[in-house]
Amino acid sequence: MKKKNLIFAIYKHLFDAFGPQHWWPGDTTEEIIIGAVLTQNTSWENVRKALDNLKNAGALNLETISKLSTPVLASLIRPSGYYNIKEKRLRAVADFFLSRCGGDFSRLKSLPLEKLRSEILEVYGVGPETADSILLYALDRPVFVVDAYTMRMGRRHGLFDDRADYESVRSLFESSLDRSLTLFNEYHALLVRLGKEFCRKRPGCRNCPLHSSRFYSKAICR
DNA sequence: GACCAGGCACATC
DNA sequence: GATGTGCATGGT
Repeated sequence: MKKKNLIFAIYKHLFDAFGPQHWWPGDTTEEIIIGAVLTQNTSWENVRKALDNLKNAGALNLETISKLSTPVLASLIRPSGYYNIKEKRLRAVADFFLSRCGGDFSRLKSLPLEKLRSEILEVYGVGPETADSILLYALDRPVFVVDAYTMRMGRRHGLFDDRADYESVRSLFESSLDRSLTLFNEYHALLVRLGKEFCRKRPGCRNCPLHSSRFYSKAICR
């Protein structure tokens, strides 16, 4: 099967198995941006705790985050791990959006996607995955988010080898699929769902669709 | 106690 | 340009 067809077949497979995921798990644009930083190399359960702390402190917004003192902000996000680093990153991201658009994200609408992407990538603490998560889920831009699950699944199914970098994988998925906001949204969310469903809290992970090349087995065709 | 989780910046070779 | 390392909590 050609890669392009395989990539769409995998999507269809996941969608049929799990249904729409309606991502991101967050209510506001700012909450999504904050969550995107906090979830770096961290389980969502821990991020949820940090988001709850911020919410209870009335700090689940960029303006307040920017004003909080370093020790207070760090202590609020402590459950999400790497709290000293993430305090700096979160502040940098908050300051960027506040200065760039004053918290009015509609002002960014006229910017070309790649221009906006490169600006966000320059912010301290924002790498490709965080930038693309923000673009796709917070700013409604059609970019494909590549994450650890995407890499694992893609390698196991021969879409690319284990040295493929972020940009080449993103390019592969984007060129193989219609550039659709909802498609990119669901695809990434479904891959995360797949990972959570089969790679965590489960012994014998090697049999899961992410780790097996037998994707079309009955593993997710229940 | 070891290992993992929706990365990233920085140092070193 | 590739590879290694620090960052840290909470669950399994």
